Amino acid sequence: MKLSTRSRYGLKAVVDIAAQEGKSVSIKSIAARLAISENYLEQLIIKLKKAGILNSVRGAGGGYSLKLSPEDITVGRILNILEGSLYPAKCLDSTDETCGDGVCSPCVTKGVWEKIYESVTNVVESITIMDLVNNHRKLYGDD
Amino acid sequence: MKLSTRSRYGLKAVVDIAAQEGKSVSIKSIAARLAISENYLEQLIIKLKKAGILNSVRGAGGGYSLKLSPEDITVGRILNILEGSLYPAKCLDSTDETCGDGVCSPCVTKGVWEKIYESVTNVVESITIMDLVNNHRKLYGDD
DNA sequence: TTATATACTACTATTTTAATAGGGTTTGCT
DNA sequence: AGCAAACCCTATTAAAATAGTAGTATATAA
Repeated sequence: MKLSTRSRYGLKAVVDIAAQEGKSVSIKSIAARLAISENYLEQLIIKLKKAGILNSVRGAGGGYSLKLSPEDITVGRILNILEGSLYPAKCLDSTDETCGDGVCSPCVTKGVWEKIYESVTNVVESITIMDLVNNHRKLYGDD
Repeated sequence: MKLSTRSRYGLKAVVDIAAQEGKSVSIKSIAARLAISENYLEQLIIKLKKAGILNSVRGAGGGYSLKLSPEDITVGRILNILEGSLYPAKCLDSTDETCGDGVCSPCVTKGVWEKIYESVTNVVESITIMDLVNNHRKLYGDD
């Protein structure tokens, strides 16, 4: 029941980019601030770009910036992109009452997984990148 | 952000045992009903026994039964035993505001992980094994 | 004393995650 | 023009966690 480093690194990277307000931010500089591998970070950033969260500018002086306003991007959206889905069990992919594996149907525990999913979704959809940027500013200053 | 099969199999096994109301239930019979490996299930059951959830009776005719009333065992307790912890990020182990890896401190995203943890905990602590047994009875009958 | 069933330990296979590596393309700048 | 910065893309490997297998020892009811 752990989030992957993809989610953890990726969300921090988005906040890092958002905190620069429109400036192009290079992978190199993000990786340095977060102390993680540039190559690995790049894979996450590219996913976010393909999902429509980030803009990119190629060439010298280029980098990434937010494609949307930080208040319009929820944490949930980022986590879904990087995590695949926030389902706590894969049986939630199927719409019926079974577990999808044909074993227990109907399934006694499926309701539990659904409630977990709903509550997690509720939390992460209620927090925006703007909230985290404000957080960031309080902690690290305004510039 | 997935629960392991340990949790999924284990919780179903506990409900299965609880549904027999005090009778000793063998691993073999549980494994057959859940269509999973006996040896693998045994490892989960033993964890639950060591954690004080189950009683065991050895020898012919033996098996496992609940050590506590089903209404006194929450789903959260079972998941914690089998999953290790329900923290969505390992940084929640540390009590301060850092991520524990010394990289980002204070950490901008830690609050998000805390809120996820709290909401998940809230859900799973509010559901008892009794609730799931009732569920089970409705679906499969009373005997 | 035999069949059943728990108790325990070690090992192996599979899958997922994390990380690395390297070549290609675009663009600003001198 | 040419170089360096930086995105773009894919393949491979390493590490860790998960899932599953195997086998032996011990207890007990019949």
